[in-house]
Amino acid sequence: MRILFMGTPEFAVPSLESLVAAGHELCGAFCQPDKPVGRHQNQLQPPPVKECALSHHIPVFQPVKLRDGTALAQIRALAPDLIVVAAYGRILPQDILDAPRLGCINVHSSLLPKYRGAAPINWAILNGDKETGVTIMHMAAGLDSGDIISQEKTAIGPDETAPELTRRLAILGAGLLVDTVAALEAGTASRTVQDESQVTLAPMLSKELSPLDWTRSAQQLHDQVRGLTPWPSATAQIKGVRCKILKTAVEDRKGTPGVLLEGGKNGILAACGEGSLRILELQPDGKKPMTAGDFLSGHPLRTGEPL
RNA sequence: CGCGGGGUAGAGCAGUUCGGUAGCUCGUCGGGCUCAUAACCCGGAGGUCGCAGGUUCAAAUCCUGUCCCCGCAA
Repeated sequence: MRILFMGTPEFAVPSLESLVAAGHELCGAFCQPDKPVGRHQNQLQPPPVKECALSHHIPVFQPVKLRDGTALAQIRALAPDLIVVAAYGRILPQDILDAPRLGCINVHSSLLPKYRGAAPINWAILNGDKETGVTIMHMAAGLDSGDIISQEKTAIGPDETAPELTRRLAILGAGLLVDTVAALEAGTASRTVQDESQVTLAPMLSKELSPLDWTRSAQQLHDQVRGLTPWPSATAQIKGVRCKILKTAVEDRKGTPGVLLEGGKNGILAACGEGSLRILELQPDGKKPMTAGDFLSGHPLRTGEPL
């Protein structure tokens, strides 16, 4: 099948690779423009999908605007049978959705209708979900509202972080995508309307989600740490130093929320509203990531003191 | 030239204001105590203080330049 691919970050790469491997004709790849990166904004970084596409000699398009007609004209010139979208990061206007013969399908990293929106993987972890998955759907005008073609579930590991889960779902989604495209081609694909009563949203993350509140349960804080990795990260003040909290473990010792139960080589054990959280790795402001034990070497903390 | 923190022993930090013996916790090595230990006690090794110049009797510390790391912002 002649396919136009649209995607930007690492998550989309396995999907593109799989389509190529499955023998489809990739007539083009759309992705977001190269973004400035680095502390002084003087370097441009190409998105992962661009590099992948170029390595397969697929023409790359990085329009700044989708609604000024040039994108539509380019797409019509490419004449794809199908557009496959995976984390492109842009809303497609209706005229583009209508352009390909078979329409547009999207790889979404949640079990729709749960977690429509930009950060479904993070929110599944933040909410302590035990299971998530990927969905392939037809694209409609609304936000992730199109009819579902196929889904595949997977369990979320108790210590799995957002990037780890993202990697797994990317691969899961890529496999499901190839199967789904085959079904579409064969005319055997099903089509299920989303149950609007079950819709939940997964909005973009922000730094307001970062601070750890020690009155919450240790499990909730652990979920917060895993779900906000690597950005915006969970943060806490320890000895007056703002730290990103990178790796934690849940334990069941009790104490006044926010005080140190135990500190040493094995980390910083802090009492929570329910249970206790062992901080294993952290990153103080302006410093490199380090173990909690290393941090304590330079910032002595006494048992029973508040962090 | 977007804002800011930082480079001192293997790790994490103090010391820089006001120049004058290189310091703390941990690790490491040796010894001791102990049924035993990641515990405790004693002792030791380990650092051209990021780099290059300058000022000075004397520089981790003051001046100039330069490289590197990180947070914010994007």
